[in-house]
Amino acid sequence: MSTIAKALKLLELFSETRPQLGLSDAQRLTGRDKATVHRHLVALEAAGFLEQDADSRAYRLGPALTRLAGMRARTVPEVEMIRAETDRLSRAAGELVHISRLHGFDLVDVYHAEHHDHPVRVSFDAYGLPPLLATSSGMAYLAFSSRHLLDMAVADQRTWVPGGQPPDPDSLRGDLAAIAQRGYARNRDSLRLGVSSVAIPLFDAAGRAVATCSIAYPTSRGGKQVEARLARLLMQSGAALSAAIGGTVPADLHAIWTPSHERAAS
Amino acid sequence: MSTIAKALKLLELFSETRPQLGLSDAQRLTGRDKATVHRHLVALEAAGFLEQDADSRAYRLGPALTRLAGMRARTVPEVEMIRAETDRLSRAAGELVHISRLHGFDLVDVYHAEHHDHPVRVSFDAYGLPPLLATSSGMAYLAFSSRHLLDMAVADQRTWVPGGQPPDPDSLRGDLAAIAQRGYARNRDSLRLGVSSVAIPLFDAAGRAVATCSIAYPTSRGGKQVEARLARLLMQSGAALSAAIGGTVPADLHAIWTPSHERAAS
DNA sequence: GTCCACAGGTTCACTATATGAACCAATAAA
DNA sequence: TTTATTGGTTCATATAGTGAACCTGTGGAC
Repeated sequence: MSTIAKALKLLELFSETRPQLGLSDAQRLTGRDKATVHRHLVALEAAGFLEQDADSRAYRLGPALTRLAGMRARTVPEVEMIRAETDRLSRAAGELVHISRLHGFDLVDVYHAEHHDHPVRVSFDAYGLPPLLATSSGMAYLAFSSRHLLDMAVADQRTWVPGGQPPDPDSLRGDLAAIAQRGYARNRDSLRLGVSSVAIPLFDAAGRAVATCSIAYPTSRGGKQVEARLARLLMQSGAALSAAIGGTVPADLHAIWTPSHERAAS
Repeated sequence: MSTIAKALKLLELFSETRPQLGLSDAQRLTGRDKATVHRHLVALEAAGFLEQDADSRAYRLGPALTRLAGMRARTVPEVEMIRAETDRLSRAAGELVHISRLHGFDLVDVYHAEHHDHPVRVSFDAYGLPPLLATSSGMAYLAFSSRHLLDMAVADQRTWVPGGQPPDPDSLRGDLAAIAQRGYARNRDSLRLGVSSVAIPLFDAAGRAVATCSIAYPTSRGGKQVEARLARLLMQSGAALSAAIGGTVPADLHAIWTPSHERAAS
């Protein structure tokens, strides 16, 4: 492993539950020699990627990160930022992955990736603009938005499931609560026969849902187990996808997405 | 120079005018061997600090920066973030450096640093809350805020220079325009006899002025040349101070703060 | 006070790791 | 076709990174 990789790995040690760490902490967590870790920390600090508390001598994430992240936000278009993670996710899932943004009550395609080797695939129309209440993306979005938005959506006939009953706000609220608890929304044949999907919301810097990511797959691919696998992949990418557009996942949802044993490991 | 430092220096090559660069670009800009630069780029990419465009093979700043900057914003308190840069500036200037935030029309102390070896020093009272229109900090703030705010400030008697004439909005507007053009505000004996200061605003992520940084020094220290030196130091720190709180300096002001030859060098 | 444990940090012989000249392959203009 | 780019790779060389042992300061425990 390159020295650079070792040093940068040190930055990954920081988290909400471990906002700063001393030399010995870093040494223990990495298993490397103290002198090595120390020189890495010093190098990172010299470059502004860490800063050291004058009193406690503990290290914390430095201002260079903020500066460079700002630079990235200004120079890299949003689509480019999520592209890499979306491609990765599509490759891992072997299915169609779709990033949508909400404009009014319409889901519009931001980017999609389709890396798979299944002979059977979901076909789709990027300009299809399916109704909000009929898609897993729309439901994922609503589940993490204000109640107010749901009421407005229900009042707007264009969001309804085409050809279906008028939506019942109470039962919808129950569905959304279930989604919020589960961490993702799902859809099985309800919009188009033979097409299933799972979806999660993407959040901005203020923690508001602003977009969605969904994986669509032929229902024929399988049942609960297929859904569970895709949902797991989706939720594992959730934090990175929001981070890519400069956002952060609310803590409670993050806890659902990241099983405790994974969080302990990081 | 450590390998880590060399690699991290690569990240500094990116700017608004140079949002992405190829292997050869990076090689030229650093003067290092192509193979070396390439392995550094690959290492940074593997850690997510860079990402490579699939088509052009050019590198741009990666998502790990956004993620870590978000982590920093969530875990490091604002005061801590500006402390390091403020201390540095105070040491370089050899004078009292003051970070203030505006609450209503009051400037309140966020942090101050006083690293100097002059026998004569400016004494100050952190709870003094000097009136907005009487301080370089206040004027620096207003010069980069909306006109509307000035009108409200002028209407509020508490912002006036104590014991002075009621402020004249037109002449004030002229003063503020001069500050905006110069890049910093200055004050010479107008609030307290024998005390001078220079000040600049700090900006948030949306580019709004939200705080100020000032250097106060005894007027007896000297005239234009002392002011020019301190102002230059102040403006050099401007970008880092705003970046420390997660903000960015508006492009036009950034151009004033950073002489063209310095920008070309970076 | 003394002792102990742990903290952050430094030294220096040793060797693993980074380096760079020369190389390949692809593309685009001349 | 030739030439000049580009991005990327190889491998002998030596530089830069490593880690056991060391120093120093601090905060208990007794």
